[in-house]
Amino acid sequence: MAGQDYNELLQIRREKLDELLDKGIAAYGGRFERSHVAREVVNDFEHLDGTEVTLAGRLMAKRGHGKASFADIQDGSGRIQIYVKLNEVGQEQYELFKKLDIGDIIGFRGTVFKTRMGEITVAVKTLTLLAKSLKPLPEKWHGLRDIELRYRQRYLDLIMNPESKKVFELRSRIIRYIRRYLNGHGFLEVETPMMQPIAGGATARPFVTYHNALDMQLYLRIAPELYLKRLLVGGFEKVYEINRNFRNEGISTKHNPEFTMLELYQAYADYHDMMDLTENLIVHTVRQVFDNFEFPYGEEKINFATPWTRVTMLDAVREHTGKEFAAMSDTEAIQAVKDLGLDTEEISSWGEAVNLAFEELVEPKLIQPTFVYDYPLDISPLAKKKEEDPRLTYRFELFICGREIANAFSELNDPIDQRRRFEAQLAKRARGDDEAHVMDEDYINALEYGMPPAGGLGIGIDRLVMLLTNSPSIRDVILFPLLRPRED
RNA sequence: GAGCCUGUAGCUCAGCCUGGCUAGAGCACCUGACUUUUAAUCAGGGUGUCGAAGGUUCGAAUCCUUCCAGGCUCACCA
Repeated sequence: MAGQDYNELLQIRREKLDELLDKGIAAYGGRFERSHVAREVVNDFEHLDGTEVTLAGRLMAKRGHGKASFADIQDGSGRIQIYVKLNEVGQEQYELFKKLDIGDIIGFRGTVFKTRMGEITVAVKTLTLLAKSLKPLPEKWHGLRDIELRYRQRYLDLIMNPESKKVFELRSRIIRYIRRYLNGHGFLEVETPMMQPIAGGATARPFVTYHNALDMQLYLRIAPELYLKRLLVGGFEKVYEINRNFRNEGISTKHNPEFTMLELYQAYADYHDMMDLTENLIVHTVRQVFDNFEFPYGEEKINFATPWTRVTMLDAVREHTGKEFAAMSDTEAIQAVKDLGLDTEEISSWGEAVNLAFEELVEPKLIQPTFVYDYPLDISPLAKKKEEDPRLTYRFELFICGREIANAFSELNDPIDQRRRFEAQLAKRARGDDEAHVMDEDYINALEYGMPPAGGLGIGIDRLVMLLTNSPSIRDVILFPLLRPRED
């Protein structure tokens, strides 16, 4: 930027850049063909000892010794030491090397050897500057600690903190194995609209946007659910989507406005099948990615060994509160919740009462993977009603470490019942609940053509990755979490 | 949205309670020495709008107010 004031550190690097350009040395190179990456050289030392290799990477540390120098180079696979000697590379290249800054990206060719200190090293014959770095990197020993800078300048975090990079590599692998599992089980990956005229499929406040040419308001999706089920109507029998949802809610260590969900639907299946699938999918992924079943998470230790506990919500609530809600009326249930010391201001039905007792008094205690099933109808507008008890639905959630990881049900495929449920939601909306569902006539229309009975499942990918990588904040598993822009 | 905490050099941090000489350290950087070091070492050099703006005071990084950004907890949610 013209006219910008540089402090001395930045000024010196600009001057070095000018010097290079004056000498006709390219500061920003092009294609550079590598024969190996750092990790390969280290792992394959037995075979590579004495051979010539070509690598490239970022200069991370320099240890000059007059007419010879050591340096550490970091590439995508790890780090390796290089040894640059005046009478090996010649005056000109040695001068260039001495001028290099930590942070510069270089390519080099040289011979693999081991120093007398036992460090696997490349004795450089030629080196090429590939990208001049104009800003100093964070401190080599402590790295980048400032949590705000780590999120705002993730590139620096990734350069400096290998454990942070590791988390994102694991995230990628977790998602890869989930895809592999589902693809291997006959599921078809599809993409449904992110911009929707009606934001349905969940209870949440949406982001609003606007399409100029169509002159219409659109919403960023809060869930793909209703579109995926339209695909069941269309004849796809096993579909899934792994993609972003957007919810215009508060930000916290467990919430980012955009987050990644897996949703899948399987025709002719029910929620018991979804429990089996959830367990198999997660166990398979854990085994593939980690080859380990025990995971520390904060103070807790999660054990993924199967079979996981399966308990009905009413049993779980009875077990932890001593209250038997099954036989209660609306008013009795609300009173019971009040007796448990909870605030009943927001609730008005039996189902909400049971759910409140569950969320407040049971959920936090479900540390090991636990399926809780048969959710109240009042809070489950898209789930099929339970035949034996119409106050309940065929719905379950999976809890690990007191957090909801998965939500699933036997899908409601009765268009008449679905319309009634939407209307009940509309009534809630009229009472001021702006997160309640809105009517989706086209979805009803689709159901009227006939949707096969089906099981559906949603898994919060970010939260699963948090658990599996022992990350305390969702921002630790999202590369670029939303932050307020900084003015200065 | 509420409560508590944080913001000092490029980075990691002292200093703030209890106001007082020119604001410190380590890394990084600059100059010099050093041809197998590895948080290399040795000698020398401080590079700063103390988050911002007001206020109190003879004097503010330090005390007060407001604002900005972030963190944690709670609320909402997944």
